[in-house]
Amino acid sequence: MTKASLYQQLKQDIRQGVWPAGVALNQQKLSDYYQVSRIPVRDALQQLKAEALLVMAGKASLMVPPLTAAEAEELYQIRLQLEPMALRRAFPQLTFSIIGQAEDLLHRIEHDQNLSAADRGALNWQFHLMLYQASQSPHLLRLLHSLHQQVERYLGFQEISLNYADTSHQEHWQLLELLRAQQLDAAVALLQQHIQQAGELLTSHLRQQPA
Amino acid sequence: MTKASLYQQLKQDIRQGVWPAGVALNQQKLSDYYQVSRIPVRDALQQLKAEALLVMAGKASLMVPPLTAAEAEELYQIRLQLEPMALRRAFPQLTFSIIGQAEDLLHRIEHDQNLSAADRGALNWQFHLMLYQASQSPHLLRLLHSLHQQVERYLGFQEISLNYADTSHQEHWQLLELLRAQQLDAAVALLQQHIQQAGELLTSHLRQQPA
DNA sequence: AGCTTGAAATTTGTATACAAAATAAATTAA
DNA sequence: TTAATTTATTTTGTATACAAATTTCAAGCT
Repeated sequence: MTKASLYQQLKQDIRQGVWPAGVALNQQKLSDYYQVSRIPVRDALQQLKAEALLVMAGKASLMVPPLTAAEAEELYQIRLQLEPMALRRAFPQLTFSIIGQAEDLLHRIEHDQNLSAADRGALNWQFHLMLYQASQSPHLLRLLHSLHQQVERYLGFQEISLNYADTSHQEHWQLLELLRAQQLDAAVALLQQHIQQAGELLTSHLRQQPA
Repeated sequence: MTKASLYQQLKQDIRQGVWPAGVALNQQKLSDYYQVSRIPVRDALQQLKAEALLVMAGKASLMVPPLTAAEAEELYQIRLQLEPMALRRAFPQLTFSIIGQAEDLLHRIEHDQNLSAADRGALNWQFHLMLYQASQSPHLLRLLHSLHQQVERYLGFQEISLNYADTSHQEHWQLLELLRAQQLDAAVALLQQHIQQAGELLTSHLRQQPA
């Protein structure tokens, strides 16, 4: 378990609920669990805290933040502002090669039989990133990546959005169509709708059946 | 030099150019300089890295990121999206008490004689935060705080925007007027103009005379 | 009972020492 | 001379040990 991989592993385990939300994490227990000393554990915790994937629990310890519908709504609202911005900034630099690569990702999602819900979610996000990366906007990409990681935890293995997956997937194809046809405004409008739907689905679900 | 204060001190010293941009930081030298062992230094570095106030320099070491006009422009564009959002979300919760406190800050900026440029900058940001905090949106506030910290470093002790200070200050008073009069859309429009002007001032300055 | 107060125990924070990796330097070959 | 490869040196990464702080829990008080 090397440094970078401890951070990755811990992040994944947070997503997957190995460390329950709202309960203070114990550095010693984490050390034992991951078979390393407390020093690399502390490094990883510090980083995760700065990314808001962990929050303070009392004066000194950290915990996985409890999920609230209000925060989920907030995170989606922020994405709703920033992702269209990323698409607009990317547009002038979008090449057929990039659109082609995005297309490949959609094909993989369709045809690859043995994909877990988590895998599908990861590919979906890769699709979005593929387009946004053309924006050449490192800070914006960093923020979007961070925001995505946070909302990911709300999806709880994507059971929630499975129904929505088909609609969502259709919209991805449409998005590429519009971009190929140089219809930026229409593409942005579609993207906004796309994000808003996902956000509403999640928040309404959370309000019915909290965390 | 306790843990939290080391982080604060290091951050301030980065702003003030104690550690030159583009040069790899040395943990040992930082330890010597701040009179602590490398462990708390590492903790602080890790946090600053996650906040993008430090970036990788090679495979293992960190550095203060060089400033580019393109990145400054990007950061202001992001603020241009998120700050109006914060103001809109804050608006329904804005009380006369809050607006009064914001007013007090403006008075302090006007009347307090012995304020450094840095102090004035800090009070300016406090003014904005005072309004945004009513939004009760922790994630949005966290992002805005982080973004502000990043652009702060571009201002190089605010010499740049000294000319602009008067106009900016006027606009702050106008903003409060509009909010008191429940003119949200007009207030948002003014805020956007406010941010855009500051952004253009900075980026044009950086393009003339890089970093 | 409920609320303080004050030890005891746990947990986090830091220093030192050593291992691993990365960078710099030097040697050799083309 | 330049490029590549090896060796030396520096620098970062991690473990262990100890200090400081926080949390827990129990006793005493109102």
